[in-house]
Amino acid sequence: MSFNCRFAPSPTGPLHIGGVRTALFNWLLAKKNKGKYFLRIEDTDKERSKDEFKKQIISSLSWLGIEHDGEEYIQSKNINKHVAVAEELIKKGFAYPCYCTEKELDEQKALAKRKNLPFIYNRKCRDLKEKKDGPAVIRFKSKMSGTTLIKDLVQGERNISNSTIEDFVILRKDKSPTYQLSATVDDHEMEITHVIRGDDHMINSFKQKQIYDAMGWEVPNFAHIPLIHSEQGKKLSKRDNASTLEDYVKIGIISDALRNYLLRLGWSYKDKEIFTKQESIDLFDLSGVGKSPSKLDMNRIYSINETYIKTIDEKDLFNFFKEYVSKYKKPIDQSKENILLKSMGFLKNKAKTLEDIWNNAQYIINDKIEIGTDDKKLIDDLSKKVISDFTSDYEKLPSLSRETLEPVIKSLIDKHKTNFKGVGQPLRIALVGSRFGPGLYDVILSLDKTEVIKRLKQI
RNA sequence: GGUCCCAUCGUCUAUCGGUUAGGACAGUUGGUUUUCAUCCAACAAAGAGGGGUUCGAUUCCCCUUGGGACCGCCA
Repeated sequence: MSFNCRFAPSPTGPLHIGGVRTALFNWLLAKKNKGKYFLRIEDTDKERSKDEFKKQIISSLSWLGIEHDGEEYIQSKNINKHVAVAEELIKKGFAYPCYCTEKELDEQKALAKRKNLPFIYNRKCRDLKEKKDGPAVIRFKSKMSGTTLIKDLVQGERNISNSTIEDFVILRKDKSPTYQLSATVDDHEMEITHVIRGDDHMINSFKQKQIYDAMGWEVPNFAHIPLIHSEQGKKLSKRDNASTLEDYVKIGIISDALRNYLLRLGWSYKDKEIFTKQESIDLFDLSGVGKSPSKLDMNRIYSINETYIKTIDEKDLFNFFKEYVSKYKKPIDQSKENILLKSMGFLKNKAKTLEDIWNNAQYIINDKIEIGTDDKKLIDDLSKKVISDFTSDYEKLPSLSRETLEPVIKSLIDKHKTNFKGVGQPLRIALVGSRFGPGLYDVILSLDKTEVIKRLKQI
């Protein structure tokens, strides 16, 4: 059996986090089964589709490591084919022109709403004998009796009574195809074998199945994955503040972590939590996908991100960091690259996100440190004495290492009859600008000797 | 309102009729530590309710309740 999967977003906005997961599942299923994963841009809504969104979607997916096979497929380029299929459906008696005006339909909808009745197009034009003049949409002649069954790979057997499916529009008044038609024709043309999409598409599958049947085409496998809900328990919408991929990237989530999080949201494999990309391909299966919607959990995202930050290669981490700050903060000065790279090992220890690393690294990135008012208050006369004592000892040290530094600090603790905090805190404030920050030895050893002395003498 | 769907700790989930219902995140407590954090240990935390089926139900069926999706000449 071949596996041709696709992700088919419409370029009408930035990539949605639910869409990212749909793409991921499609990609995973294809890779797992040595099949193909295609990207199809559904740009048949001329008003709302934007080229910038198309580019953004492609680059977002690629950022996540989801690369599609072949060129991306642009739906609008295949419109002629869609229209031809519509005409064929008319010829076969499966579709008909409908002359009802939008105003008429709106009135019917309003009436239905007022009476609390379900609205379904009344099929007024379904059996017109004569062709009329004037603008018309083309509607699909939906079955009026019987039931349609879909054996969904995630949801199981789903049954619906055909009478509840209305005669949906397949060609607009301006003769442009609608989603139901275009998606079906393209899935057929692309020889898609597995359609994985959000559960909100379930009803569309029933409609589209009728088109496949009418055309005598083979119906693909469907898998409707449960939706991702906001923390309020509703379908994630653009209004939610963590809804787009960008929302996660900009707070410093790295791609592997997000991929891992999304994979485990609605899917599981035993008790395993962390999956490398390759493991996710090897282990993924539609049977592991749950049926109920899942809520987004920022704590879990941070936690997984932290795990990745702490375990990936430091050079890779540095490259992610560099990419992140140049996009969302401030590009790293060439002269600082080396020291930052060398310092990743301890900067990452206190970080859940790339943004945390950025904050931890401020004392390296900025040549001038600013001491907060609260911290300034902690610098008393004893502190100043400690700092100047340390400075003179430090200047005399023949070599710098944790081993040579430690005795210096210890002797200062003894001399001033204090504890580590009494010595460490003022030094950290002098060097970092805050009583919080990386370990003291790490800080001292990461900076140039002249820089350390400069900062100490400024107090 | 109609149609369809879902239901295990706060959250993500394991269990595929027999378990002290497991793990992870978050939470609480204690310990290590060089601030902060890490790290370690412990604790707390769930089968919505009611009927069946069965020797036995979280697991299978039905009802109730709760939640969700869809109901565009958007996709």
